[in-house]
Amino acid sequence: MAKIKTSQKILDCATSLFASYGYDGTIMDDLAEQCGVNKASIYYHHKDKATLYENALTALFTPIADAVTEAVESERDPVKKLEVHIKTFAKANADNPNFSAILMREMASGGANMPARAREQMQRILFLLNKTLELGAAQKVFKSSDPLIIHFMIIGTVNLFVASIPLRNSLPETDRCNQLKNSDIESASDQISKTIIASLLLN
Amino acid sequence: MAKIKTSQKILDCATSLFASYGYDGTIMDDLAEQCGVNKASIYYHHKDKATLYENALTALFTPIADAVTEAVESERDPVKKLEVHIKTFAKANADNPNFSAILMREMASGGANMPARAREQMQRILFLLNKTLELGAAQKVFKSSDPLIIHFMIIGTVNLFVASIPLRNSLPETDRCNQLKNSDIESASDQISKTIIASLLLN
DNA sequence: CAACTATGTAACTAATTAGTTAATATTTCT
DNA sequence: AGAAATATTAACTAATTAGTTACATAGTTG
Repeated sequence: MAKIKTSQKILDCATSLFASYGYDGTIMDDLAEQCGVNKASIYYHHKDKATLYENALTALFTPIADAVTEAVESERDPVKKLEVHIKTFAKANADNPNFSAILMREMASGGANMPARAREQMQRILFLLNKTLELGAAQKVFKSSDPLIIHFMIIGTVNLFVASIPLRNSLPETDRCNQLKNSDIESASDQISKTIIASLLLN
Repeated sequence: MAKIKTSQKILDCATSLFASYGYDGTIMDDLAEQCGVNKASIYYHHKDKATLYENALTALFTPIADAVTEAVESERDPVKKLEVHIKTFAKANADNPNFSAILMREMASGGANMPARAREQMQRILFLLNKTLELGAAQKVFKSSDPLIIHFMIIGTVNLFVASIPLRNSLPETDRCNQLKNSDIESASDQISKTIIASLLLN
């Protein structure tokens, strides 16, 4: 029992610290203290910092790619597929803000330390999108497009939106930023979805 | 002569290291070695690591906000304004990839350590966009929209596109990612611009 | 229940790293 | 030229941090 619990608790804490402070900014002593285990336990369960990072990222990325895949495959119409692709990804992001923080850091460092298993999960999402866009093009519903740019538009916008929530909340009420209309993630995801689909539709 | 040169050389090197490795990942000894000055010189010119970071970011962000502001103010038509807003920002990003790497890291950590002077530069860009969108709405050219989402769409997509260039280049030729059409920054910026404008236009 | 295996801990080590010091060199100004 | 201010350096310090060790405890199996 304690077997799974401790190892998982370490993984959860680590994910949250890696998201907040990055790989280098995460201190193993802090992690031990914050999750209430001895430091040696971390090394017992996860070999070293690099392995811990890899384990954390894989556990974080896989269910998100799974959720998007499942949602997209449950639809047949390319427009519907694209809609649920964006909606599901946005929801998964909002539900787990650690994901966008970690992904952004990884992209920022050129994916230099990105574990292969984690990167594969992102590629699953890209290839899924590519298939949807090709299907749409084959059915003369979508214009031909660059899937990588559409992918970045979805990922980049949603990531930035989610990751910037704490920053925006930390600004004083009086800050001009807060005078602007400030949507929640659902309406943001709706707007992204409409924007992208509108530009893709052959009419 | 040497006064400006050394200080500036340190700033340039530091910017590039901060972009590659983040704040915590940047080691002052490495910086000294890489830019061929003694470590004490860094502290002589830039007080401490935090101040150096602030100086580097301000010097990096200001000219980009300047360039976007100048380009937008040189146009009168809101559609044109939005076009050059996106084009200029994308070009500035592509010309200085350090910018997108650093901005993404900052957003990832919720802007916790983001120097106020640097954040203000990003806000300048957002407020400029807001003005353009309001002008367009007033002239019945644009639908009403959430400027923050449009802002994130621009920043997020361009940042991700630029920041991921090294990652994409590091993938093997045979990787399925490289089978996809792979646009350059100019056509990417064009596509982003068309996508956003298409979704905003009242027709 | 005894031997064994898995899990947990306190205290330690070795390496790294931000920042300092005190002395030297260079530029600037009169 | 020479005093004063500015810039640079090698060597050092104090703190931090990844990872280890030797030992203790809990659970499991013959």
